[in-house]
Amino acid sequence: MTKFTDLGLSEAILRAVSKQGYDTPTPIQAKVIPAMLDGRDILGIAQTGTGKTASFVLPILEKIIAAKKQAVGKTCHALILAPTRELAAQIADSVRTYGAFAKISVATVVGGARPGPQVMAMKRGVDVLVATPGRLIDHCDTGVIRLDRTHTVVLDEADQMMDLGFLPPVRKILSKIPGDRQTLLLSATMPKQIKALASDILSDPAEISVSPVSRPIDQIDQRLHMVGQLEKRDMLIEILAADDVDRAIVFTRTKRGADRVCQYLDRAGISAAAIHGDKSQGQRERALAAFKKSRVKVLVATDIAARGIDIDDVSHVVNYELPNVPEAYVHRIGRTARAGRSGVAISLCDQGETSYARDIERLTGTRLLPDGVKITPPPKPGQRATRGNQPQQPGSRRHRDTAPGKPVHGKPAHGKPARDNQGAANQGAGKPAHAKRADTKPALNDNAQRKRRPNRNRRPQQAAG
DNA sequence: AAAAAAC
Repeated sequence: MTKFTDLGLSEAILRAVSKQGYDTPTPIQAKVIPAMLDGRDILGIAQTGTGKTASFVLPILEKIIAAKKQAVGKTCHALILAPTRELAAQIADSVRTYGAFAKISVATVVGGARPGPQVMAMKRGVDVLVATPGRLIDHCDTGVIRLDRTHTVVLDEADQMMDLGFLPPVRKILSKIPGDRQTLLLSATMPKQIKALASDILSDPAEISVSPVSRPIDQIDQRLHMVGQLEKRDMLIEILAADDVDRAIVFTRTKRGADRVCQYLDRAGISAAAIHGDKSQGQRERALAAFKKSRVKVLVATDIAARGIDIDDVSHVVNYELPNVPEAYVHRIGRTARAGRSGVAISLCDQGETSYARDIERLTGTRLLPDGVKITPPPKPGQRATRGNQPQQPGSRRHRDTAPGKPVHGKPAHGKPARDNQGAANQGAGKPAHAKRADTKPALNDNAQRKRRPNRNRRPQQAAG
């Protein structure tokens, strides 16, 4: 069996790895590390919890150590791009951990934080930069960062980074980096269009996949309940109040939905914190910290928390609303059953979400919907009242109340593959060692900035005839 | 079609 010591890594790196208690690489690490040291571009597909982060952090450190022997200079050797600030912080922690004995400097460049310290760090010189796209472009534009000597680039959660809204800034950043760079795309899911785009960015990539694509981890007990829209709240309380629920993440489809559910849970006496992109960075950090330290039992989140975020012992994931992008489901439920533990994922599905559920079934190859459920299309975008240009048809109401009376309680998914050892074997080395983040920051007074949306109840007026 | 990401 391959050991870390067989991979040709420097002493300083091996020391850090062994200090974390690892001696055997996970499957993805065993494949990615040699390919990267070989200089190959990589298209990597691996679920979270498989040791993805270390698989690129270690060879990056190795390359930097080698490069430093030749050239000295304040140059950014490697750039790691992530889709959320929280994920960037987590990756930076991992770089610090494994680079501890190699005199590697790391900077995190993300929005929502004061730019000053970031600028200072970069003026001192940075070996590894971990960034979200927006702020990085800022710094590039002001000339604080130059990427013309950067030789290694990683796009983590690549499918999200290459989503339509994200792609332009990502491309802009890539255009500043020399063409002979080594590039890695890593993701837990890899939809087709994304793969096409990937071939645009990579040259002759090694394709590395360690588990069946888009297949939710077998250790997760997936359930789906058909429920009327109006009964979702009661159902949620019922689920969260159960004895076996230790710590849960509840996902909503919208930011406002996350706030509403959080408020509702609070009133029902279930401690909860909400995290989404409209909250200040301070609020986001505090919500995450409160959840990690079990000061609250429930984290209510948008898909900001669907990917990569590493929190141990999440016993339950509840999809209060199903995601319209089926891949998001895979990411969401991957927040539980981490590091070889088991977990439960419960989805509340109303009639308008049945087609989303069907898409998810197709993607994952798992049976979720109970027998005999009628699949109806989701409300069409044009029918939405927000546009205000639709004559309202009596039948086209948004909450068509289908299941009158009792909600149908779904059963645990049929045809679930027998669990086998595969995923669980990864626990040791797969678990990124996240150093504790400093929580001594002064509390910002950002409760005051809570947004109000006075327009919520306004009736559509324009062009209604 | 939602959310994320810059001030």
